[in-house]
Formats: sequence, structure tokens, C-alpha cells
Amino acid sequence: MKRHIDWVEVNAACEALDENEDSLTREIVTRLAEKWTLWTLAELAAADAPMRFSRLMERVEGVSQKSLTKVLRQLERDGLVTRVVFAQVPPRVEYQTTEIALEMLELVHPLWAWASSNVGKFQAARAAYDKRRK
Amino acid sequence: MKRHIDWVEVNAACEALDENEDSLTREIVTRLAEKWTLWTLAELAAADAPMRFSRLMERVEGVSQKSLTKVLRQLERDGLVTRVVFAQVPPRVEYQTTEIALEMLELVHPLWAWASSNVGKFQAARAAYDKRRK
DNA sequence: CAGTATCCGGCACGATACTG
DNA sequence: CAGTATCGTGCCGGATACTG
Repeated sequence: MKRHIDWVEVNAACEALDENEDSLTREIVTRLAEKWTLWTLAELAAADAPMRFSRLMERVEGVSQKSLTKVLRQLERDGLVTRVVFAQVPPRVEYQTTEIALEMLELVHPLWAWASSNVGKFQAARAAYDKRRK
Repeated sequence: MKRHIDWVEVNAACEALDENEDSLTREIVTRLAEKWTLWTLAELAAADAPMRFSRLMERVEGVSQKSLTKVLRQLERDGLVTRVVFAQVPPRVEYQTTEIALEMLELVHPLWAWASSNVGKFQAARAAYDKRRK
């Protein structure tokens, strides 16, 4: 059973982009695979409510303050999360996913599901490769 | 109109994995966003035929020999491409996508299509952000 | 032709200290 | 609380030279 991807369609969509748009698309997709981006986004989406910086840092286990700040700034800049600052002491900042981020996560979800359900195949492939190279 | 991702299901799938499996899943997905991986895989898939190293390097514009070699080794190790060496002088090596790689690409495709068709929204979001911060 | 080997700059990321 | 500032490390990826 052969699979078909419509590469003509894919290429058409890509060619239609100018250089700036192309690099931006690449940037968006690439960012998804950076170390904490997806996890952060997923926690915010799962909460389905505004979340404070400190709480987010608890849930995204292992992330440093610096990295979390950076990731959130990038996500905010790309319109994937909203950042609301409450003028009070001590300060309070709430983050939340936007509609467009949820759209994106819906497309990422099947990829993860597929990868995790096929993890056995990958382990087997590696074992075979390593044996061949041994 | 509210969107729903089945986070319960996602989490269930993740929890079911042991530590090794989890990190492998992460590795696979992460690799997809590395600089040349997806492009390489896409060229191989589009050709739908064995392709030589040099030809691949022409098509994946801008990749260095070193990077292409590394990417191909990783893909081979994970069972996403096959590598066939012909014992002749000058040497000839042919790469080709596997069935499982095509499955993966089918899941990645909609993500790219979505990102490129929404590139305008991202540009707008950035413009608004930069203006706010100006 | 299809790689290895080596050097190098940049930056992702962590740890720590400090601040409004 | 929610950051910034600074320092240090490791690795990604490019450039170049060499080899079976």
C-alpha cells in the first residue's frame, strides 16, 4: 500500500511565499521544536485559563527562569500567547494561549501521538543500525 | 467557537511511556525541526526514487557536506531512510525514504501548510508587538 | 564520489546574583 | 513575584582541507 503526499500542492504553497514569509514560516515551525516551547504551550493550553509566571515554571519542570522568559517573549511576539500585567505589588503577570496557538497545537498533536505510538519501531531500527555498525 | 484538544488522551499516551521511550519520542520530533532534516526528507520523498549523495546536496540548497552527512546518518539510524552502497569506483551511495518516513511526512505536511497560510497573521502579530514595545 | 578530520564562531541553555 | 544582568559551557553548523 503506497502513500501519497501531494508534493505539487506543498511546493505551490511554498513558492507562493516571498523570502521573508518563507523564513518566517520556517521560524515558526522550528521554534516548536525548541526545548521548552511546546511544553510551555501545552501547559497553558491544558490549564485553559490564565496562568502566572511562577505557576508555569512549576509545571514546566526543569526550565530555568531565563529560558522560560525567553520562550514566553517569543510566543507573545508571534501572537501565540497573551501576556497581561497587573499593576500591583508584588507584580502579577498572567499568560494564556491564543486561539491561533490552539489551532497549531491541534496539528502538532497527531504528530506526537504518532511518534509515541511508533516508538517501538524506532527503538528496533536503532538496535538494528547499531548492530550493523558494531 | 471554542476548540478542544483531548489533553487527557495526550497525557495518557505520554504517561504510558517509560523514560527511555519518552526521550526517544522527543528526540524524533525534535529532529524534524533541525535545520536540514525536513528539507532533506522532503526532497527524497518528492523524488520517490533512490537519490545519490551529490544530487541530494544540489537539491538541498545551502547544506554543507558535513551537515548533510550527519542528517542522513541520523535518519538512517532511525529507520527513516535507507542507505545503499555500491562497491565500485568512484563510489556510489543511494538514499531513499522508507515507508515510515512517508507516514511521518503526511503528518508534518498539514502543519507546514497551516503555518504558511497563516504567515500573514504572524507578521501582523509581530508588527503589533514591536510597535507596543517601541 | 562520498565521505572524514579539524578549526572556529555563534548561540541555546543553565547557574547565579541582583532589582522594581 | 517576575523578571534583568552576567558569566560560563556545550553543541550546532559553516568553511576548509584531506582520503579511499
